[in-house]
Amino acid sequence: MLDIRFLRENPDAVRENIKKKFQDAKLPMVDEVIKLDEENREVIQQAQALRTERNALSKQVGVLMGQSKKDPSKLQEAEELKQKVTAEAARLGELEARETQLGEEIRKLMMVIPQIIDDTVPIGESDEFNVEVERFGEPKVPDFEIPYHTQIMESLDGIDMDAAGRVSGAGFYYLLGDIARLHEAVLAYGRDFMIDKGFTYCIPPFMIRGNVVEGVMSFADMEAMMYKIEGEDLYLIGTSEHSMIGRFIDQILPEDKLPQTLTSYSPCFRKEKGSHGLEERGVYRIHQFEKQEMIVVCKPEESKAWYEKLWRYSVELFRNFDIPVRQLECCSGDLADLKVKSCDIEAWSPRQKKYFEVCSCSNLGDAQSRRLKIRAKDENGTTYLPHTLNNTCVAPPRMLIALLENNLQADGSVLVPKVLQPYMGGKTVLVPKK
RNA sequence: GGAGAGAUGGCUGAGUGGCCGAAGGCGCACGAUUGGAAAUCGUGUAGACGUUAAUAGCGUCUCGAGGGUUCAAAUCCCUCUCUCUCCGCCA
Repeated sequence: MLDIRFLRENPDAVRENIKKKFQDAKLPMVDEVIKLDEENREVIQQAQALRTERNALSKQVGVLMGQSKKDPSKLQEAEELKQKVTAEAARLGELEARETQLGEEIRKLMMVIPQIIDDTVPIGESDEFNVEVERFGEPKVPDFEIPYHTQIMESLDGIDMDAAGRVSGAGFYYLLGDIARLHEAVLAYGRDFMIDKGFTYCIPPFMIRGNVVEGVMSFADMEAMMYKIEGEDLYLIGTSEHSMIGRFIDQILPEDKLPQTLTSYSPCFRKEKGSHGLEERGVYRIHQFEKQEMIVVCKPEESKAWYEKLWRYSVELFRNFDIPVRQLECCSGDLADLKVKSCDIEAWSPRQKKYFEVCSCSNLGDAQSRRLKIRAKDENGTTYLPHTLNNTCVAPPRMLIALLENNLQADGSVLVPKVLQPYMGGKTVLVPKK
């Protein structure tokens, strides 16, 4: 969400940005907003003038009413003034109705006009134009065949997709035994990794109100992702980012409380509307998974530096598991409307012989702050909108795919990365039962 | 789930229809006093929006949120949210 003043003063920049994102259909919205905004301010001014008059007259009525106790003739005067105000009331009512209507229309448009993207974002229409920036670790392909991840899990008696299908439908899983333990180990390691980086561990609410949802994501995303609780104004979170950024709704943070650096655990619930494909079976894309997240709320001038730090944390974490990764920068057309800049950290899949997404790091600029009215106050008492960022620390079901594939040995056993062994009761290897 | 109480500025706390954007106190800032400090005294201390060159003026809105009554609402009415207390239930 943009500052309407920015749009008013820089309509060309907003149009240029829309073009960069290949959303030309939204171009007319800029002029629409400008037109509505002009009328709105006109209406506001007229209404204010009427209110000024009404307030003045009302004050006089008050004075006259007071005096009328001593001098009954004042009562007559007061009555006359009352009628004068009543005469103007209809006009004010009309203006107020129009003001409300215009405000809603403007807001609706502003909610879908995309955030101004960073200069450094590569221009491209779809995810095909995302850009590989850097690789970390040597992507290796072993000389034996690597089975599909669910098969590896099954060989370790670690998963029951059939029962999950019967109980909850497609997109759910039962994890069992060492795999379930490995899942928790990864989360626990991710948590401690972030705590060591100075982040504060947090367990947030897993359901949030509609207004918070609207504050943290675009309508399009909301529709495609969020589960609503029947009969309540509550949604299951799609990521703890939602609760975590929502935590600061309507708050004015003293500047010395910035940056806020938090690492949160939560289950994540997603509809995954319209997502398909062979490579998305198993535990790759599911309705419910667990995630350790990192979020930052910081001064605007610091958000670029934080963005760089955050994605590098993900790289470091995956390298500690000895999983090869790469940074893939999100191009303009693939960037969600609220985001200024975003990249994925992708893990190497020796089975597919390609990289796949395991982390997503985003700088939202002031978009979420503006929607949620999150503000910071500097020493001079001036308030401003801080920037918000988020990044996946680790989302175990999906990262387990990378972990199992990259640590699988020819005999079907799976090596437990050293850093995870303390969380696995000292186990160094997982051995197939049969 | 049942019963009750409450929500006012950074905090505390007055205010039950008009001169209330809000007394008093605390805190904070600045000044005076002091060799310096404490104490004391004085002054000032919310946010959003519009207008504007302006953080100057002026105006509008905001006393949990939304709606209503009224010439006029912190104050009266309705709905909702949250907090606290008691009872019940419960991981």
